[in-house]
Amino acid sequence: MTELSRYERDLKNAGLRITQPRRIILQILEQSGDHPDATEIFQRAAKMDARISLATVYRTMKVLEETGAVERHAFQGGPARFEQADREHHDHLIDIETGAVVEFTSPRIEELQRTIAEELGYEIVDHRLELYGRKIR
Amino acid sequence: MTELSRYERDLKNAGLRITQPRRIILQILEQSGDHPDATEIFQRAAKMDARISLATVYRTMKVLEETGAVERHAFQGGPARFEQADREHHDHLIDIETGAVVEFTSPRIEELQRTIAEELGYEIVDHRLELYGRKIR
DNA sequence: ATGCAAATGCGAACCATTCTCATTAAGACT
DNA sequence: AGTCTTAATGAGAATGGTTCGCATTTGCAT
Ligand SMILES: [Mn+2]
Ligand SMILES: [Mn+2]
Ligand SMILES: [Zn+2]
Ligand SMILES: [Zn+2]
Repeated sequence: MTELSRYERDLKNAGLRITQPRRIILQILEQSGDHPDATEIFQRAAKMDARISLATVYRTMKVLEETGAVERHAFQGGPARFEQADREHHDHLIDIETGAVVEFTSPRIEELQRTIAEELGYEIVDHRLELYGRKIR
Repeated sequence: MTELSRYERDLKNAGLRITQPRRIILQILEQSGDHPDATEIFQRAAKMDARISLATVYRTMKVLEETGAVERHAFQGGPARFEQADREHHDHLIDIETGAVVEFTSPRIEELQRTIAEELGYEIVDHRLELYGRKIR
């Protein structure tokens, strides 16, 4: 009676162990609708199991990034922020006043990026598009 | 017989002093065609005046950023990189194999960004578009 | 149930950047 | 040219996010 989530299966397939910390962190990411940083994940995890360490959070985030379970963002200034990777690709607009993160998608921009890279003789492996803006009142 | 560069004039106008370190760092940026980080600027500066300190490089970069003389980039992972700000706006494609930085411009992407932000009720204050790619053989 | 490698917890180390503070030097005014 | 005021500097300590080292624990294949 092992209820493996999709990500737990991915861990297993990658030859990695499904440990208590990993299970918990994965669960937190599943529940989180925001883009928490390592410290925030650590705090949320502590509520479920007080002996998880910050180092493990960092290590786990790296592992999960490698297995494709999470995506890492490095917004202007602050620490790295994470989010589950099972959603449709999207980019971010950060409200410079409140820090709020708004998600958006633009097939046309994605397409243009590919075209530009191609013209320069490159294939895109990854990209980063962040808009920093202020609410129009 | 004071030959003030455009940026030295900007410093003066901002009520800031035109010091030896600032003069040198400005000169380095003028000559550099790449995107050096603080340490690299420090090393290049040391060749012209060995007593410039790394702390001053950092402080100067902040000041120059504020006066609009330089632009700061934070590419994936590494330290902040700088470049003179007197050029036309452009974005960057980073070769993930060599680290080479290729510049490009896309009026259409710039325009799309504005449109998207507007639809979300925001006005763009800044943005960041970085493509990470691999050379097509 | 046992054994072994992988993962963890803890603190130390790391690295880029910022800060503190005593000293130096712009540059305004004589 | 000399003096004065205060911004800027140099040196090193401090910081903050992240990674490492190592003894201990734990997952899991047998
Ligand atoms: Mn997101
Ligand atoms: Mn550039
Ligand atoms: Zn995108
Ligand atoms: Zn742009």
